[in-house]
Amino acid sequence: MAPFVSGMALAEIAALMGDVARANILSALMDGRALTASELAWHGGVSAQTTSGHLARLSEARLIAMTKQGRHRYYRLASSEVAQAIETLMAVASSGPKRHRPVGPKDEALRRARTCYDHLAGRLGIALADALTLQDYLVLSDGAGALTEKGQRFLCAFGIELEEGHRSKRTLCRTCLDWSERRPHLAGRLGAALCTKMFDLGWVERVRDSRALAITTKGRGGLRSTFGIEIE
Amino acid sequence: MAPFVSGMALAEIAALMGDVARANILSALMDGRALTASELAWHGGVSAQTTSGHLARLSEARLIAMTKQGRHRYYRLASSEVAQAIETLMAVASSGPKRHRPVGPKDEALRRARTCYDHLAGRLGIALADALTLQDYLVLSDGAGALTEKGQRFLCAFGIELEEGHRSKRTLCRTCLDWSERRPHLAGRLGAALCTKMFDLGWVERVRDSRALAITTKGRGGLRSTFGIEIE
DNA sequence: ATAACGCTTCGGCTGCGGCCGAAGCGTTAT
DNA sequence: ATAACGCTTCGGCCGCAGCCGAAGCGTTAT
Repeated sequence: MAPFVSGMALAEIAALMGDVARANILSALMDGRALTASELAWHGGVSAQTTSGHLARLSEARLIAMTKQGRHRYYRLASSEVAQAIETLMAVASSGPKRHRPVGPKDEALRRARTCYDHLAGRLGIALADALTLQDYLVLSDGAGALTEKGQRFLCAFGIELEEGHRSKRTLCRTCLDWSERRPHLAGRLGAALCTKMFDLGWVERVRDSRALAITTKGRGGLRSTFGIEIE
Repeated sequence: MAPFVSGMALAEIAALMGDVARANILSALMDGRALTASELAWHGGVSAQTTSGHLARLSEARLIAMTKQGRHRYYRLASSEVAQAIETLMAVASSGPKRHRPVGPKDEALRRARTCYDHLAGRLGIALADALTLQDYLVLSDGAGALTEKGQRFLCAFGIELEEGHRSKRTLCRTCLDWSERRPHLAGRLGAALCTKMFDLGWVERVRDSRALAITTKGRGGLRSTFGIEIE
């Protein structure tokens, strides 16, 4: 008899991601925010009823989680593990044969800057990782990164607190393969903190109905003076 | 209009993995070997014709690669990236709600020791990583590992050559999340070398029609004396 | 109270995709 | 040469799963 055991489990999860509507829903949730069912219906490109069914199935499989709030229901990815699985799949997908890849303006915006779960990705994410490495603030080796003394002082001066969550088991800094740039960007607590800071400083803003980020004028200046980064 | 762009690509790849027959085929290929179409048909649990169709689709998407040899056609995973994507998905799958998980004897064998693409996984893989770490041969941090001086000498004495492939861009040592143990085991060049050595020494043997490995009597002794490992 | 809204459940339609039998092609054995 | 073998292609069947309209339930607005 064939070893159906692990194949079945793999197929179940993959099949859930293998439907265009559901894939679009998951893709929309990849920015780490929680979205309402109606918003997800829009992203999925299907009716509310259909979406409801999809969301139920994704919830049951623990790929997403739900919170009720008033008459809304907010859905989010269940864990960073799920996010990582999706990102890894996207990396494989984008490395595949060049299909009809229309590369519209939306796609270009995503490639410039976007959120990846809770951290920054796209050219911006890559540039940040490069800048920190180049200045000897960070040493990247394989899948992980370690802050130097110099880097810790720099980040502290920049207003990023990393010690608070020290008891947290979450990795300080790991890399995450960027599907558009095909190179690793920064994830982990450091990646999340950088992302949050950029928002707080008003350097980046979310683009409506997209995971893409817009770099503000203030952000353009700040990125140049603080990190020596020039996007575009 | 909804951003179908990246969702489509994700769905295409995931859908390929989302069929039970194909998932079983990919799962069988996860041990890193190249298998013939007929062998894969057996693993997939479907007829040769059906399998042929599946293999064609997987090849076209560059998830697997093929080599002709006589009247056989050998299929293998196209890259370690694909293997990693599958392993990550399996991790998510096995962390999901406890479905009807029969956990047969075959499953138990897989959990004890198996190959994961080109390195060792299961309790054996975990034990090896733990042993090397405990002896200060290896320092694991986040997703990567670095050999200590002591570790290099030890491995050298054990007969593992790591310098030869130095020009190779492949990571020396990274971790790979073990879906059955839910903890990282060793991958990268080091993981592959350890695995190869175990085979060469006759410490482990492949189990027919499975990714599972059997630990030989000689292996049991060697693992105890060399690494202080006791499996089971 | 009544209406609007957000979401889900139910029922029925439809099409895609997985499946196999039959047949064809190239390679290897005898 | 002939047969056996490994694999693929073609054609047709069939079931599942995705889709929407209609209806129901709970919450919020007026």
